[in-house]
Amino acid sequence: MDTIEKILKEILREEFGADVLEEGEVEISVPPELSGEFRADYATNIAMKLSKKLKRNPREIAEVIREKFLEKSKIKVEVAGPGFLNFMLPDEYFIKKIEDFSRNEADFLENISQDEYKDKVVVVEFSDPNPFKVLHIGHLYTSVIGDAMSRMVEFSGGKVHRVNFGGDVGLHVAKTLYALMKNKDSLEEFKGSEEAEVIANILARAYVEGTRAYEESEEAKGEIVKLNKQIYEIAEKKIREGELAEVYFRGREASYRYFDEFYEKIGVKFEKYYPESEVAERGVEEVEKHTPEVYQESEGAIVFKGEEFGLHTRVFMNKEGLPTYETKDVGLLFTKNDDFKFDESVVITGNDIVEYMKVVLKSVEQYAPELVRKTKHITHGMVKLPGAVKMASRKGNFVKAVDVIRSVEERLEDLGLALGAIKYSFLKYRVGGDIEFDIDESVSLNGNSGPYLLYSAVRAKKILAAETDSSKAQSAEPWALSMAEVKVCKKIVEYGEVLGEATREMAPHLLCSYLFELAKEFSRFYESCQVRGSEREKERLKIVLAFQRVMEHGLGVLGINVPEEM
RNA sequence: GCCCUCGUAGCUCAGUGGAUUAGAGCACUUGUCUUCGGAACAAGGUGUCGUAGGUUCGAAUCCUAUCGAGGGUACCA
Repeated sequence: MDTIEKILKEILREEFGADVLEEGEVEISVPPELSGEFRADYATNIAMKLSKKLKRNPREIAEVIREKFLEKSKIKVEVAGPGFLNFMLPDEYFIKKIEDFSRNEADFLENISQDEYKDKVVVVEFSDPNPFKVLHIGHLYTSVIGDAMSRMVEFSGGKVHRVNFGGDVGLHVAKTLYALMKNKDSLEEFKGSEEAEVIANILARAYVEGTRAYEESEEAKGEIVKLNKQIYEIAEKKIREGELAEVYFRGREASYRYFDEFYEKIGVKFEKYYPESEVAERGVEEVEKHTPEVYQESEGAIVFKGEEFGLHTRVFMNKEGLPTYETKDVGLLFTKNDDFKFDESVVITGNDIVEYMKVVLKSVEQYAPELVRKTKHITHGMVKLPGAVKMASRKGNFVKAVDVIRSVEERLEDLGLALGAIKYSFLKYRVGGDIEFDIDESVSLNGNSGPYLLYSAVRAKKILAAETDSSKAQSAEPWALSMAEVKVCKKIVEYGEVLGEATREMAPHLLCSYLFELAKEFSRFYESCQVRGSEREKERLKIVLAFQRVMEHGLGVLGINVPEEM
């Protein structure tokens, strides 16, 4: 492909002058499958692009390029459709590539290496569950996406710090503790339990009750607001005396312990938790320092007026004098930078806060533009369940993350497989919009599913592990690739490019689509080409090995492990 | 009201300037198999790309309008 590009540029320069190149790069794409004799491996639309500029018929231009190209290279060229140039690479090209992929691990990695984030320090923040609230399916989703994105950055040379932000103080905590302390039975159970999951469930229930009380009763609302202030003080000054403090720290500790157990289970490792209480102060500092130039007092609160920037106004310090989430996000941004001196900060959250985040970042941009420039906010949608009503943790109709894992695990009778199935079914969608999670579909063993991909990799492993039939000597004739062989080789060889694009776009779904197509091509190859015991055993084993390496690597980047058996 | 995102096959989704026939998976029907693991492969067909205009050699893709869904819009995040 690089060769094609090089030769094309050369021809363009010679035939049409140096200036025609200015207008963008030469684009080379993989064309759709066309019927007919000619197998097109690559194509370019350059002739059409030039036609306007040169005021010549695109097919005519393509014809000129084709003739010159044939003089310079062994690659076959054809003009098609309105003026596309199709290229067909000789078999030797693929054979050599497969050789490179299958020789040894080091050569394989060399061939697929990426450098998008070479020597870059990247902080990736995601998952962000709140202590004292439920850890639901949405957290599972964002954890899976964030981990896959982190792995892509890592593979392309970045030093990644996975961090997690959560509200250990704030109104939601007050709501939870209010309800918990009102309910004697829950409180007893809470105090008597050691298991993190049990405590987490008690807290999740209390949050629902507390929220209801906050919305339904003015009296409760007043008490919760008061409680909120007390909790701030307890958290900030680390006060240990009194029942409230005791309950608070016990709940907080159990929440974080529960998170740790959960991440361990799904194979995601966070380097650091940033509890809100630990970044609030830094945020307050910045906000106060830049009031009134950036932030202004209004109705007893401190706000940032986003209207001048086409955004909306948000409150940073409420009239109780407490920092809101906005200020904590400001503090978090500065704290992350202090801690890691990052080149890029990626923040992954739900898309419901996209406008909110714009306001926060716009305010910071007024006094720390560099920090904002290095920050990238990636948003995803919600996880919908077929036929279910919309989830809201404050209403209590959520689906817990652990329950999702458990039910899939029950169906597949294996945790590793279950995680592979769940992760793949999340990652195959483009990140951004809402997604639908259908348990039946994710555990399905065929179609575009995790198990289908895993199966193809396991199958390849089995072929590789089988006994070599040494009685079959390698055929002496040159190896003319069959259609099935060419197709699977072509796919295998594409891997590096796809991985690069997925990384640049932070789009794991591109990798998923590719791996699915790859698995399909491999299955077809498997059906039509006997490996063990065939005359081409030696060569075909190389294809199998190259495939297996790519599949295992690709799934690895997605955070999915290939088992030995399934 | 204003701002943002999204409308593609019965369902779930890719495709976001290029290929005469807009692609996958699911579901449905029928084949292949004494297999290197059938958890497989092959064949079968559906679309006013929400609607209407516009730009372009060329539009699902860009622009405008419009309809519909979701989110945000001062002390939740």
